Amino acid sequence: MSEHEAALEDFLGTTGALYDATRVRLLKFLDRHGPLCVCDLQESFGMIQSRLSRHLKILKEAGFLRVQRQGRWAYYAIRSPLDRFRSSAIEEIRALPIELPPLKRLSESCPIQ
Amino acid sequence: MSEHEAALEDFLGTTGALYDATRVRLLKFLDRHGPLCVCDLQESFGMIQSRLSRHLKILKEAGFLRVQRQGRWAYYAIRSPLDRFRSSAIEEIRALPIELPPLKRLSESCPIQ
DNA sequence: GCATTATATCAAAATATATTGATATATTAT
DNA sequence: ATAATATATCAATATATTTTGATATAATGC
Repeated sequence: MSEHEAALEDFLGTTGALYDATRVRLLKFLDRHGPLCVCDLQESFGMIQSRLSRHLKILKEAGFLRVQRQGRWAYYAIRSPLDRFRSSAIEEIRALPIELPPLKRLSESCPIQ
Repeated sequence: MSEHEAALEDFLGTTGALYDATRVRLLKFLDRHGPLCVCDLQESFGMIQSRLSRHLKILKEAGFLRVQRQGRWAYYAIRSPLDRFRSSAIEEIRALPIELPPLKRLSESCPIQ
């Protein structure tokens, strides 16, 4: 892949990650509640695990999330610092008046945060 | 549609507009060359007219472009001012090392710009 | 090792988006 | 009014993405 194509692919990876209602909700939720594992999100959103895992992977590969493995749990959180474009996207999402489900934590006594 | 849904739809309209290689190229081209009519873009990109018209409509409805009718021509240009999120997207696109076709102007002696 | 829990990946079906060619609308010039 | 040019929209097809259920990998506790 040429440098040109790679840069465009990368940009489309970022915008594509933002072009999905489920992923926008997940970003807003993680921005609000900090590091959460897949099972917490699964329980909070009432979504099946494979669907969640896939969306989290897309957000991670687009540079929005970091993952921190802690034993059998994988904790996802908004990456920091973010570049100007990504951080303005997060700000935009933070300002959106979207209803989010209440947080249900399954990974009790979370060792992170 | 509720206020919540409308705000999310609007955000997805913006990110969806950015999630397409053709539209990214068009934005970069318009950012570089200023107001151009559909026939100029058609000639420069070698694209059929209906395809161009559709992409320009999507970009316009996403808030990136303004249209100025001048007789039989419709001149499209990057809207100004843009909010923080959209302007950071344009900056990001401006910095992308994408090859663009040379400008071929059909609307000779353009009355705008 | 074996069972349990957490997460990731795969393949098929469902859904959404892009492209094309044809047609409609709108403006200018004669 | 008619012809010519510019742009917009429509309907069908092609292409891409999302969702689901099933299966694979990986870590913990017995």
